[in-house]
Order: sequence, then C-alpha cells, then structure tokens
Amino acid sequence: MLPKAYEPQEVEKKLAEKWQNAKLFAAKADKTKKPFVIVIPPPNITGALHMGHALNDTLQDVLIRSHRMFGEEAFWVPGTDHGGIATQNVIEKKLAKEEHKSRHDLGREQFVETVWEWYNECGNAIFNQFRKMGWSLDLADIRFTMDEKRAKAVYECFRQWWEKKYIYRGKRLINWCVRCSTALSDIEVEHEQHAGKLWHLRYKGEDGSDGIVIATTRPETIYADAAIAVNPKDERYKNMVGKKVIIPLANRAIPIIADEAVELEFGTGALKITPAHDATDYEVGQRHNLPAVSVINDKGKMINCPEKYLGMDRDLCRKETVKDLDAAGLLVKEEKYNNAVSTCYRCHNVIEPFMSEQWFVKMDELAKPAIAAAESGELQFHPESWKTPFVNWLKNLQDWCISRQIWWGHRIPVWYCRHCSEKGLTFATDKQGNKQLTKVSFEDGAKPIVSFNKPEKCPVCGGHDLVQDPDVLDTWFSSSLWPLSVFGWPEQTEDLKYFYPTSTLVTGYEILYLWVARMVMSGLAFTGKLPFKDVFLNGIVRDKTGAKMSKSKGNVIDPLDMTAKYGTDAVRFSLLMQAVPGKDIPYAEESITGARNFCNKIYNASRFILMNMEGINGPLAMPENLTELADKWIVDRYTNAVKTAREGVEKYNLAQTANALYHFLWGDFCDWYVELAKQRFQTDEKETVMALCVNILYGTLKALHPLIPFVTEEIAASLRPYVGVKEEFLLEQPYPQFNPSWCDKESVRKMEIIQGVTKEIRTIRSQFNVPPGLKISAVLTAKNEEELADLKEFAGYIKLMAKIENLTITANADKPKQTATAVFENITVYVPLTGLIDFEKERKRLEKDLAVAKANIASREARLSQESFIKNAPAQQVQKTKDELAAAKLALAQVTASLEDLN
RNA sequence: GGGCAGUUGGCGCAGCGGUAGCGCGUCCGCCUCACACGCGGAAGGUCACAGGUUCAAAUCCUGUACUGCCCACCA
Repeated sequence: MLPKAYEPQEVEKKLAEKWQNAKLFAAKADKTKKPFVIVIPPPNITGALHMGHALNDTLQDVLIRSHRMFGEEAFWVPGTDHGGIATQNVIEKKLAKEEHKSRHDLGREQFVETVWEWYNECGNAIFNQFRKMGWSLDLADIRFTMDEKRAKAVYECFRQWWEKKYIYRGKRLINWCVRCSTALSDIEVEHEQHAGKLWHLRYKGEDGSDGIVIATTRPETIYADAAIAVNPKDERYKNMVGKKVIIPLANRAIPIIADEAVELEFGTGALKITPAHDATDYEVGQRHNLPAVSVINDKGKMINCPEKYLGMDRDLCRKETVKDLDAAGLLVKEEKYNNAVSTCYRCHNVIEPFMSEQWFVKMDELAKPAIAAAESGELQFHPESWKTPFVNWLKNLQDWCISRQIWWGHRIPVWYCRHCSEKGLTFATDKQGNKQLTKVSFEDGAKPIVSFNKPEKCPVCGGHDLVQDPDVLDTWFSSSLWPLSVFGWPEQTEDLKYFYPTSTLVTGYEILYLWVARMVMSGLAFTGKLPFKDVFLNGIVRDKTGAKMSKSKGNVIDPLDMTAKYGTDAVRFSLLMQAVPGKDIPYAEESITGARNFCNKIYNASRFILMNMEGINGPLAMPENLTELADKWIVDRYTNAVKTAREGVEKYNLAQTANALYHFLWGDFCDWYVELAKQRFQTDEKETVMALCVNILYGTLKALHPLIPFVTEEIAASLRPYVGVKEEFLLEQPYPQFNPSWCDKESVRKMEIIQGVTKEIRTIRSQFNVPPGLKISAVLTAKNEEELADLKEFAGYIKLMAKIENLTITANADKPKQTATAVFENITVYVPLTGLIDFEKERKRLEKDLAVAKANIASREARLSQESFIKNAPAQQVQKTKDELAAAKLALAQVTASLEDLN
C-alpha cells in the first residue's frame, strides 16, 4: 500500500538522476524538427541559487519542457558566468576571513588560480542545484563564460570592434569604485538617497570683497575647484562674472563664469566647478576650457591639496575641511539635505567620479539596428510595456567603459612592446617581488598590439619583451556574446547554424540594459540576426510585504530549504501560480503549502484510481461515443483545460496554465467526476469509467509535467500499463491535444444545473445542521418539460452528491409542511425537515433570497424597458436578460409563497 | 524632473466591455471505506476617486490621489 501522503524527497532524488543519466535533456541539430532554444541567463559563480533563480529558471523549464512535448527540438543551453567583480569580491572576502590575506598577498597569478579552484567547487554546487530543481538542463554539456571557446568569442568580438574603431582608448571622467578599485560602466552605478548635508561656503573676492557664497555637498573637493559658475540669467551675480574669488583654505584664485547648467533656484545659485570630481562639472569644464585637477586618488585618499589634508581619507577630509572652514568663518550655513549618491552595484560603496584612461566601446552604430528591431516589433517584449524604456535607453546611450582594474575576468587582448611603448607603461613591484605592468597610458605613448596570445615579437622593432594590458573586460562583455558563444561562434558550427537565433530570452527586468540590450546589439552586429525574437521579462520575488529580499533585512527565503521541506514541485508550482508576465511575486513560506497540498491531491486521486484498477487489464483506450452525461461533461472540461493551459504557455502566462490545470484537476475531476464515478465502480460500466479516469488523469499529468515534473513522472510510471504508453518519460510524449469534438456545451449546461441544485440542497443541510449521515428526501419542481426530463434522468447524480434518499421530481408540487425552500434558476427545491427546521433561520434565509430576487427583477426590467438596449444590444444579450428576469420572477413567487407558508 | 506599473472581499492576487472570481485566513458542520496536506457549507466587495465614451464599464478614454519600480548631471 502506498503511503497516504506524497513524500517527494526520494522520488525527486531518483528521478533527477534518471533523467540526467538517460540524457533526456540533450538536444541535437535535427533538421526534421523545428528548434526551440533558450540560453540560460548564466548564474554567477558567487554562491547558492536564490529565489530569483528558482522563478526565472522554472519559467524557462516550463517553456522548454512544454515545447519539447509540442514536438519541437527543445534545447535549454546550460552554463555559468564568471561574474567579474562579484566573484572577485566573494573570493577576496573568503581569503580575508579564512587566511587573513588580501589578493595582493597571493599575487595575480595565484589569485586567479584560486578563483578557478572556486569555480570547480561552486560550479558543481550550482549544477547540483539545477539537478535538484528538476530543470531540464543537460549537465553533461555545460558552458562557462571563461572557458576556452567563450574566450575565443570574446577575442573575436574585441578584434572586430577594434578594427572597426568601435573600441577605443580614452581619458575621461569615469565611475570609480574605491573599494573594488576599478572603473565601472554607467549602468553599474546605482543611485541611492542618502541623508547628507548641504554646506554654504564663502569664497572671498580676490580684491578683498565679500565674494560669493556657494552650496555644496562635497566640501572636500574645493581644492579641485576650477571655477565658480552662475547662470547667465542670474541678476544677482551678473556683475560678478569674470571676477576672481579665492578658494577657502587653499588660497587659490579661480574665475567666476556663466553657464546654463546652473540652476537659479538651487542653493545660492552659485555652483563650484570641480571638473575632476563631478560629471556635470566635467562638462562645464570642457565648455570653458578649465583644468581638471584630481584631489582624490584611486584609493580615496587626498592628493594635490593643502598639506594638512594630504593622504587623508576623503570622508575624514570632508569633516576636517568643514571644521576648518567654520573656524575660518567661511562656513555660512549647514543644512540637512537628501541627495542622490552614486554607489557601486556590487559593494554599495560611494562611487568617486574619477579622471582616468580606460577602454571604451562606441555605441551609436551598434545601437541603431537594435533600436530599429525594437521599434519595428521584430523584437517582442512580454509584457510589451518594456519596449519604450528599452528604445529610450538605447537612444540615450553613452559609450561603454569596458575595462576593469580587477584580476578576475577576460584579460584585455592587447599587448605592448616595452621598448616601443616605454613612456606609456608604468610598472610596480608586487608583494612577490615581480615587476608588474600597472598602468598604461596611450597619451604618453603606449602602442597597442591586439592579439589573443602573446605575439612572437614586436611588429615595429622586433623586440621580444611584450607585456599584456593589465585590465580585464567588463563581465557583461562576455555575457553580451552568450547566445553566440554558446554555439561556438565565431566558428560556423552546425549548432550555430541550427540553434541560432534562439527563440526566447527569459530574464528579470533588472538586467534589461545591462545584458539584454547588449546581446541584441552584439547578435545583430555579428550575424545580422536578432539573438532571440521574444524577451520574456519575469518579475522579482519579493517578501510578502512586497519588500526586496535581502540578507541584511533577514527576509530571504532559501529555495533549497523550501524544497527540502515541501518538495521541489511545490516550490515550483507556488511560483508558477503567481507567474503573471512582468509582475513581481510576493512570496512567503505560506505561499508553498497550497501548492504542496495540490501535489498531494494529485497523488491521492491517482492512488485512488489505481486502487480501483484491480481486475482490469490495460491498456485501456480512451472510450468513444460516450453516452453518460458525466463522461461527456468531464471530457469537455478536460479538453478545454488543456487548451487553456497550452495557450498560457504560448503567451508566456504560466499562471494561466497553472490555474487552469489546478482547477480542472481538483474542482472538476476530483470533486465531481470521481465522486460521481464511485457509484459506477460496481457496475458493468466500470471499465468505461476507469478508462476515462486513467486516460484523463494521464493526460492531465502530461500537461502538468512541465510545471511539476517529479510528482507527475512518478505517478505516470504507475499509470503507464493502463494507458498503453511505451515511452519511459513523460517528456518524450506529446502534449495532450485540444479535441474540438469533445466540446459539449449541452452537457456542461446540464451539469451546471445538477451542480446548482446539489449545492442548494447541501446548503440547506448545512444550514439546519442535518447530520451528515442522515438521509433525507427532497422535492424538485420545474415548469420546463425538458428540464424536468433532465432532472429525472440525472436524479441519481443529485441523490448521490446531496445525499438524498427519496427524490421526487414533478411539474407541480404542493409545498410540504416544515420544509426549507430554495430556488436555482427555474427549479424550486423543497427539503422537508420535520423536527429539524428552525423557522426563524428559514425566514431569514428566505428574506435574503427575496431581496436578491427583487433586486434582480428591478435591474432586468429597467434594462429591458430601455428602447436603446433592445435596439442596440445583440439579440442574444436581450434574450439572456429576459431569461434572467423570468427566473427572478419565479424565485420571487416561490420564496414569497414559502414565506407566507411560514406564518 | 521624466517614464512605466499598480490601486478589486481581512491578506495576497486573477479577470480587462455584458452587473465580480481564486488561494490563504475567518466562522459552522464532518476522521463520509483516495486525500484532515481532506470533505461540505457560510460570512465578507457600491472593483481608489471624479468626469467621459457606450444600450452596457472593474474592464475603454481623460484627469486626480496615493503606492511601487525604472531612468535622469539640481551641486
């Protein structure tokens, strides 16, 4: 005997292994089939998977499994991402914690070696989690953004873009993370509201006058001031433009200039211009030819400033400067001010705008075709509302800073001859005593040689002393090539030809620009084809109050804990039930229990059907030419549920798919069909009934399999002998087909009446506390002959479901005494309850029904009395209203009579 | 400052032209021979507000108010 409740743990372990061993998820270029391809957003090798992955990858798995069952060659391309700064940070922290070492203690080579070791460890952990979640990724065919093939793709991209002059070297103000000690691109910077202060400072006139008062949030940068700017329209300062003022504490004179960028309303209307430490100021500086002097270095320490502050940390210097300004009487005002501060998206430290020479990609040419593809609709977004932000972002694109001053990543494939580039190269000795190239300056004469491997010799002087650029590429550089590189591009492989372009990209909207936009640009640039035509953006899994999950808030739900507790299928299904495209999902442990209960319901329904299979030899074909109402009805419900489910998959609304199947299986199949079927188990109809049960259940399991693969596979295995299926796995079988000939509106209508009447009787039973075991009698009356005939025919259903012993069905019945009354549409239900009825309760019930009936009559009559309604509304609608009016009138009459009877 | 979502029973959501559904929770009754992770029943909503379009609006349009998100160089 099977256990009473479904126990997922062992089933999942067993099946996960079976699937992988059977190579069930592998795909190959099969020209007879249509490919359906998704490249996984490769998770960073930074640790365990979180709820966001659980959602994102489950959605992909449902699509992949479904399309495989639709008969397509479905390929979900697995892999992981090296994760650049994020991974380097993780390893640095680990080193510090476990060995009290910094990366500099190890040296570059050793450090990179350590990260590779970590990759082997962490990568495997991630693949195990893939397996555990039942995601249909072929784990024997894994890719990594830093493996050899992907490195070749990165180089090829760099080479081509260098030749096209898209890639260039430039010195400008970039975003510098002092903690990660690297440059960042504009989109790797986040804006946070910080409670800060606005200081009003006096800059005295060179001529000894009072000068001008400016407002700043960054007083420590006054030493880098190049000018004071005012708006040319500002009457207050009109006659001061051109004069000079003295930088406080630094005693250096700077001019007052006029520039449109200055807001009249903000602060004092006078703005200090610090080109080397602020993006706006940088632009103003360019316009007015101002020098950009840095006073903060790459470590966040003060330089080029009065001696007192030299070497001081930028934060401390701010405090000291304010204190000294105050002492000098130059601090006019200090007010609280919330300003948007740029922070690093990896470590959340404050970003320092920093003058530096970096590698960039020119974006305008690359963006154009991407904009066109989105605008023309060739590239589709689900939900579509992301199209506009996508296009707008591309239209306002700044050049992409791709160089990072970290060690973990694709090394920039550029070399320098120490002889020819001498002046442009700066070396330093590392802790291991090795001379390392630390800085490259094209301005000072570094001459690049683009090459994947170290060149034999310098093409100019023939020298052999060549060194590689110390920087690595932005991690998103390799990610942007992912849909190409996974198939071996730039090699023209069979896989590339067959599987590219891919079908759909599934990802969170938070990396729409960081990743999706760049893949679109790269894909178009190198193949002329979009890397995918559908972009399916899923929401973010939040806590139940709608807050983002984060470790610091302590509201994180670990998917692995949850799968251990409730089973993988339950976790998957709970997410899918809420997976409306683009919507965030509020999530809590409670969200899972319902899904867990559903898995258990499936299991028990199946167990029950199997229990009743004794004496029946399969396989049982799906019966045809059904005559029994319940059979015709369930077949209609089934085929429609399957249709709705498939439509959900096709339009990326997996909540629709999950809900359709959930309600069909639980509501229609278990609550009504199986309950009604029970009485036929002992009759000669048993085989027909069991054939229907088993085939419909099996079909439903197939439709559910993409969502909850484990429990469905487990049950299907037991059911298989009865349905005559050879394949070992559900994934190898076709998705259940919508069968229009099974649709039967008439049967659905009849069942609705039976269900309605049954519910009325059940309500009465419950209302008057009729003991569950007590059989009672009931009288049904209907005026309509057809309905009367139907009721008589299906009296058995009502008797069974409502537990009625004597059911009288008649055209006219006198209301018996001590009877409860209910009306369902045109049918009046009398339930004699001698000794059980509570007249007060019954009066209240009837009065309520009376009110409803009156309201219904009033509204229908009002509508029908409007000529415009009769004239303009479809005839069907008018008829419907008339029918409703008739039913309401009948209800009114019956209820009134019953009420009078009570008196 | 710009853009985009959302506002539906206690909570979380679906519905998106024909007068409201689901899950959880609540209350009542049931260990009915598949399932108490279950069965039956009940209570609970003028679908944020104001206009408009339509025979008909939770559903379409306009505006308002909150809430959230994304983007942006007011220091």
